[in-house]
Amino acid sequence: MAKSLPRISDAEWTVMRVFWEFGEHSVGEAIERLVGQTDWKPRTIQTLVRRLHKKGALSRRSLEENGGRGFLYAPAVAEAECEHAASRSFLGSVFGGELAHFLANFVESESLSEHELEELKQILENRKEDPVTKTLINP
Amino acid sequence: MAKSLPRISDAEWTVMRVFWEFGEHSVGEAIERLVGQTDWKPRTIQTLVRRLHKKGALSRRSLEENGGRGFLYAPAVAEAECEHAASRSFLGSVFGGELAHFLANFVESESLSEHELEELKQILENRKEDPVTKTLINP
DNA sequence: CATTGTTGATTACAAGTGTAATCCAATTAA
DNA sequence: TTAATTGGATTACACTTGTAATCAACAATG
Repeated sequence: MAKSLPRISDAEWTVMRVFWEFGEHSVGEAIERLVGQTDWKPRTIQTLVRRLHKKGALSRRSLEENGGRGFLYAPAVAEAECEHAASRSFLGSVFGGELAHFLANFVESESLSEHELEELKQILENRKEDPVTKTLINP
Repeated sequence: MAKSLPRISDAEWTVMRVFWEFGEHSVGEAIERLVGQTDWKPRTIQTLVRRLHKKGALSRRSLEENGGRGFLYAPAVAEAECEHAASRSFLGSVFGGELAHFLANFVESESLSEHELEELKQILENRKEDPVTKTLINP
């Protein structure tokens, strides 16, 4: 189930998010969406798309048969899985793999608002009471 | 106060942790500590130490005057600050800078034990009850 | 039909990274 | 004193990444 995920670089994350958000679309559309949001030239964006296809993060299908030109690209990997893999890798390198170390360092280094702290606690609470887990565990 | 921190690569984190843990010491000692813990050759470790010195993460002083040879290296940047900078950079690239997104994805992707969840909540609690924060917030 | 614009393919190129080997000088051991 | 070891400096080398430019083919337009 855990297919091997490609390693996505910083710049590539920006591109992948566009595809995860809008689904299958062309390089041209990706360029339209990204030139406003970044200071990249169109060719840069095209290069990133091509690299992501090459490393298996984007799939693509040709439009030649339908009389069109070029390709449509779509995500070939799940956003949440990639995020989690990146998190694991980061925690491994910097915090010895320990989420608690990361979180402790973070709350010590930044002044989180009451609201933010509540939100974070809520995330942990929800997880605790997640009914799916219960169902799966109960026979 | 926030000096510009050098960017530390994955392999370099492993080396820096040795210096943060043991303080000032020589390349030879770092090699001794790391060859058991990694599969790196001594020259690799020396290269990483040299690069870390070059990018300002390690300072060093010569032992020539004291009749000794070589250098002693010591951390030139604070561990917690580097960790925090790395965290910010990671969250920025992968989670739009949102700690909550990161945490939500993580707890959805992994089954954390009750104990771990408690530990994480405790970290948030402690922060919440930090008297300094209260003092600053209360008029 | 010829020109211009879009898109994919090819090429570029320096900095950073992982992973060392080689060379040299000084120190230590024999 | 000679040999072996150690540490620093120099060099290596392929891969990744950021950031594109150029070229070529097809499409749309005048």
